[in-house]
Amino acid sequence: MIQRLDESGDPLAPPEKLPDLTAVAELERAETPRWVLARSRTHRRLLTETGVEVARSHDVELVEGLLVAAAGGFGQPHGLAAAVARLEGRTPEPDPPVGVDDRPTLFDTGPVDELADIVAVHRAQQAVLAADPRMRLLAAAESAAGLVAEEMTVHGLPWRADVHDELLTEALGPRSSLGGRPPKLAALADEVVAAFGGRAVNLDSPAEVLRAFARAGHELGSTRSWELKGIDHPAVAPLLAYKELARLHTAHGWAWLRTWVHNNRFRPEYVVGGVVSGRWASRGGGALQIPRAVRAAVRADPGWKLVVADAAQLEPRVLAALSGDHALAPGEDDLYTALASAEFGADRATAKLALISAMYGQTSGGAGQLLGTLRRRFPAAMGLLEDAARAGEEGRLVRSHLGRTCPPARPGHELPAAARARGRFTRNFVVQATAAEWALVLLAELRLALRSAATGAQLVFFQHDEVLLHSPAETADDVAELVRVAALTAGRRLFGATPVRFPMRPRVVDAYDER
DNA sequence: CGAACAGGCGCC
DNA sequence: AAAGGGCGCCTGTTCG
Repeated sequence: MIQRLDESGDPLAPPEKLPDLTAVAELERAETPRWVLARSRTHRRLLTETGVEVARSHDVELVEGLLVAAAGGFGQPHGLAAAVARLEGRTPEPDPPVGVDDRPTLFDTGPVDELADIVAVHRAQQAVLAADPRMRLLAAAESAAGLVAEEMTVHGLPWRADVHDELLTEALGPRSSLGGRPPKLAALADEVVAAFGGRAVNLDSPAEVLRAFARAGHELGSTRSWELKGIDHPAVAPLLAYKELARLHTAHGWAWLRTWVHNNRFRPEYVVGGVVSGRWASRGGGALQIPRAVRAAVRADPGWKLVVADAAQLEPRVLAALSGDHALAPGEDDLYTALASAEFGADRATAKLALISAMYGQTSGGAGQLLGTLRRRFPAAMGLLEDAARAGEEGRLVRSHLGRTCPPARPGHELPAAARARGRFTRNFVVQATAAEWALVLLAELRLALRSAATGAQLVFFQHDEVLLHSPAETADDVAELVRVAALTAGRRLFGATPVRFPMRPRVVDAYDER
């Protein structure tokens, strides 16, 4: 069922029954409307069955989540049923678990009353958005992201199983057909045991490793690698090597490959707005933690290229634009180098650490000493962070530039340790959440630019401030240019005429690990 | 017995 | 050298 609505969401005609998905695709071609969907998951079916990617949408459930949080109700139910309940003055039931109700609610012969629910909730949402242009932009970007996420799952990230397998064999030794420990892992474990005098130790049990070091005269607080590096014992070197390889084996080894890669594509699901700050989360295969060690397996198909682009120093640039402290981000060049060379009295690495620490809320340690310098040179930027931290400590809410709202304080937040923790959280929130919405706008802009330029390229991966596209080789340079333009456009869409730049320098490569 | 938690580490 | 923001996933361990 579909129904035509005007800009404010009022029906222009009675509901219509469409014969099939082809009719939806036809409407999209002829009129390119903004489709109001209960949830973007609906888009996946249209895409897989007709190949049509709708240009614009409004995701009722994602927008409900934004509006509920803005009213101080972060985390409260925001599914369609909950939104209807709220509209009717009833207390919302908890949302159905993710994945339980994946039934398409549009483009389908769904019940008429669900269509009526979508129309009613959308109309109420439009009434709120009409008074808040920034939130309207956020709603549009979040909805576009919902489409992108579904499309990325359908497209899949090109993943060469043979390359991955070679890489694992190189690192771990030949795969045992019996499922036993790979040879190099076994050898390293033997070395560690020998270094402990031959007594058996399960290296995967931190408690056992701790006891083994204690017997050898080293009292450790944990078995974290940085702590191990600080002591002098022959077991340390093979143990660190073991940990690194064991991590590769368990997290991205042959079992991972068999589970998550099919027909040379990795297809995780992405959860738009799945993180408090508006970053995406993912389900299946740890898509947002692909270690550098296996990125060589991400390779373009023959005749295709990867276009890889990440935003350079996004968060400090966002802070500069948010606060109007433009001296913090003077141009497109490396921001930390500029900071280090300008009378800061520190090298690039220290300058970077100091700035990042300021955004994360660290006040002690080596970086803390530069905090005074930062405050003097960038009073507006540091003031914005400190205001956000104070708001958190006092139990107030903070918002991103476009209006994404942090969760309310929990009971007990006024206890000193909890208040400081919440201050660090809200201090970071304003920057991280605004950076996340810049990335959403980038995705939305880029997606539409790719369509109108008819490049044949597909968005196949997105990770906080980085995009990866799979493009026919002959249009890859054009795609790279579209990325550059979309990055600058996203900055303007968020911040208007700010002098702060948000540069992306895409690289056209065959494999993800190429610089 | 499975669920829940803790330790550890990968990514931004 | 090693502390601060946000995640997901694997293993070992403990709880109910």
